[in-house]
Amino acid sequence: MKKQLEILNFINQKIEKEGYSPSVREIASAVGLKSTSSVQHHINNLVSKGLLNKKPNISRSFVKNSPINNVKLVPIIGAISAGTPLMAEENHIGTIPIPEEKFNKNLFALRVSGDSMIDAGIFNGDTVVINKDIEPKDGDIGAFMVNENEATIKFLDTISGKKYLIPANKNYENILVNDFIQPVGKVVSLFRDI
Amino acid sequence: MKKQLEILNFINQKIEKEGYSPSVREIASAVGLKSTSSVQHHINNLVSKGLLNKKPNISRSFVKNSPINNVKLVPIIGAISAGTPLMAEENHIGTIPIPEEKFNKNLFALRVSGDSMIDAGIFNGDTVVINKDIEPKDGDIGAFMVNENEATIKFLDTISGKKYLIPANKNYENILVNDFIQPVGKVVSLFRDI
DNA sequence: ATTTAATTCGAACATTTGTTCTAATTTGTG
DNA sequence: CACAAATTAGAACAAATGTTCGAATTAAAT
Repeated sequence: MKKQLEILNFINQKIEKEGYSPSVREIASAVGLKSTSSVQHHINNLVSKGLLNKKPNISRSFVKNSPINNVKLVPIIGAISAGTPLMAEENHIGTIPIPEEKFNKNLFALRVSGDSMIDAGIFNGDTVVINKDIEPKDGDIGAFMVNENEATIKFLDTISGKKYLIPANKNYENILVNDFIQPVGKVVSLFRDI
Repeated sequence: MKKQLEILNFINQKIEKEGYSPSVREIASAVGLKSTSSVQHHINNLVSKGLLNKKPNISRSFVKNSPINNVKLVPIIGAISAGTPLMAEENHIGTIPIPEEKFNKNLFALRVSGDSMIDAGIFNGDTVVINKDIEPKDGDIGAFMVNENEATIKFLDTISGKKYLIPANKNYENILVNDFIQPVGKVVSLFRDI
């Protein structure tokens, strides 16, 4: 049972690292089995369990069985149950998917410059991800072209019947939305390196 | 010359779709060549040009020549040069890599609960990535176990010779570091869904 | 201890597969 | 057209590879 996991891990690791599948014999020597048929036995089990994907009679045809492809998953630790170590499985409330659907063609990212949104927790140097398909509504944080060459991140809201771009910083003034200000999209996500 | 591209495309397509490399003969029939040596000829050219990666004498060892694997790249728009459209190539100052080195085993993520760090732009519900290999130094934001079951994100600093966990919120008190408070790692990155 | 099941081994076999060589064919060029 | 270069074909070979079978060994259960 432990060998199966060992094999599964080696296969995924090999694909991850080298870019292609291992052969049965490479698996054997990697996990310390002297017979290819021993490996075959475990492979058959893994395949019938649905844990491994492989085409019969085709060499190096293992398919990486990651839940999502092209996405790296990092465990998220949430509420820590009493007495368990921090990294224990039970404390994993999920993963950071950087989900595939986030990275489609309607998104792009904007490096934030300036401190006009610090009260919203958006700092100079942060990177915000913008969905071009969502036009910011009142209360949303959006990206706007304020002139031909300059984009800005602001709250959008209506005050006395007029649309304003509203900074999250008392030192900045609201900006009345005129015809030259065009919405780019809604801010959906934020990244910061600390 | 056109056949080379055809072969290259088929290889990448096959890896993308099936999850593993094609064999030389599969390539031959896919691009309409009757001899494996014809394929071989083109493969050799592609490899020597650096357009294709393959291990000699190893079957199905073509490697998808994507710029970076397992990482989705989103363009980052920076300073927008005059007169160019927002998404123009020239305005891309980089990409959000979600770089591979970020996602190794010494990292994990923590869902932030509470508002003790709002002045540092870390909000309730944010997700911070922690590097377990970096012990937070004075001035760093770190994750700390304040008791057996509870982790917290705070600044670390020395005041009058004593170590404190310092919130970024006037409504919270500094916490004197005692033997029961253990550093977990340094906060290196932050994600927020908006 | 005895039996049963699970795991591993060793060997062998049939394909699959990468590679090489030479000849035929096509394409490009003057 | 004539010649050279590039491309393709065909065949053949050695190595790599997936698979199967029965026996041996180990682990688990009764």
